[in-house]
Amino acid sequence: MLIDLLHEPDAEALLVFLREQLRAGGRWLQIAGEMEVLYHGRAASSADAGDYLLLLKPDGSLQVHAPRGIKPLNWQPRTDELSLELDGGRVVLVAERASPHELVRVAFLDTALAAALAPREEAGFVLQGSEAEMQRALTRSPELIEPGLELLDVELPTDVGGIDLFARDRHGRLVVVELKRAKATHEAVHQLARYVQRVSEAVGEPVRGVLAAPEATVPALERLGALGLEFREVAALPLDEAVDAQPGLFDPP
Amino acid sequence: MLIDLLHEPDAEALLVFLREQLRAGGRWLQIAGEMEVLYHGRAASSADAGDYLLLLKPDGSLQVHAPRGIKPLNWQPRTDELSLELDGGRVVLVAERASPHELVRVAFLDTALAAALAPREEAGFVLQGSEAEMQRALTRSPELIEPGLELLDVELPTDVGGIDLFARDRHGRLVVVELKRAKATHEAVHQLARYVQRVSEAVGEPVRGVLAAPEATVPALERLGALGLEFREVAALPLDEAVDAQPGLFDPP
DNA sequence: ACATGAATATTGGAT
DNA sequence: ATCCAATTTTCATGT
Repeated sequence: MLIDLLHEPDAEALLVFLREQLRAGGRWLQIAGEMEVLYHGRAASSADAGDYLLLLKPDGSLQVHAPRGIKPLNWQPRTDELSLELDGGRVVLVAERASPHELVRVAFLDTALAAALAPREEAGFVLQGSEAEMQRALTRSPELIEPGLELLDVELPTDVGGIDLFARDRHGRLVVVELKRAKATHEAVHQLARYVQRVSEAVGEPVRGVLAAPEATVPALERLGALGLEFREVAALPLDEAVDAQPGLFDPP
Repeated sequence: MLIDLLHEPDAEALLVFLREQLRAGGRWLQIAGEMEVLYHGRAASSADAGDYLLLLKPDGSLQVHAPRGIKPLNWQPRTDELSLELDGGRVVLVAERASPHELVRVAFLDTALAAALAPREEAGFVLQGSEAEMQRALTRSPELIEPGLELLDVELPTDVGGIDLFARDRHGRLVVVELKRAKATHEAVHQLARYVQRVSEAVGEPVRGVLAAPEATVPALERLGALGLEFREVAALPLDEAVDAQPGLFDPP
């Protein structure tokens, strides 16, 4: 996996390394050291000379990491064109993207480490606890929202957005359900209120609105009540505790 | 800046390296090679054995990068507790966070590269083109929204959120302005509509609503019109072209 | 290409 | 601690 490794290269050695590895393709490039970074595109930024880590992946994504924080200081999700120059004895890398037109320019002042690796194809990855998974589970078992609930539609489009779950309750009333995988905020309440109003106008009868989430903020619950809407607690992941005998979201179908 | 560098270390060497560098503190650790990664917390995920890059920063942030993509495959913005074990000849790192309770577990199967670096303090960084900057510019020169506009308040709080700019027009009518630094969507329109309705209820007179953004989606403009609200084009960054003689957002005060 | 909404969103600010 | 809104959000998905 390790292809090349330079320890404190000078500008010339770094330039040769970058030229070779970029031409070869399929490389993960890591460069750590003192750099200056400029960005111009949707916004514009300038980073003074400091210690950064540049990571360039085979898909053309680029990120510059500062000493702190999970998010890169500068980044580019894709680059359409990469160029290298020598500017006054410094290696300068310019990564451009066509649409939107953006540019990240990295000037290497003092490089501690430059590594080229050739990673294999991406391996398998599974994620549990997404909103999509909640939606599938509740589609299979709508009675987990309330007994007698009969599902009519999933992701029902309206002109103010898609309704997560659309159903009829045991008394024959229509129910709009808005799902959130994490704590719901007042935005979710407003989203639900818009759907309920729109459906209610369309069918000419009162429609219930249910916010289904593991929890909600206090202001969200207040607003929900004021608007005559309802909250139903639904977990996104099974409990850490041993699974009990009650039927739940996460039982096999 | 470079403190230590291991080339294809075995499990024992990697364990010693990690113990030392974690104890020393203030280190940027990069480990590239074959790993298996588990995450459990707000969601849960499992990554099969594959080539990944682990980056651990002095602030306790951790990210595991896959061969593609700008976003890490797994991450943790902060870690409260880091532990190392040897499990069947493999080094295993467990990073835990207390609130919310989350855990990332990385098992190192075959390590290509392990590097420890000691970056200096973060250097200066400036970003232009944020919504906050637009707000400051328009606060200084509200006439850029329309002639005769008199600013009454900035970030005026309501029970449905903060109003970006609150003003009175040359005819004495109240105006609520919602700012977006990039293309505005129907969500921004709904946000504006909520503010306008709330203020209008509170003062008992009609209130204008203006969406100020560089552009807006077609559905957003349609909804805006249907709700009797207005659009005003405002750029977030100066033009690429030479600055002309007209007064603009980006002139010095 | 455009619009929409989720995300383990993260981050910073206000209360 | 909680809540809120911005973000160069990125990303997948549907039209």
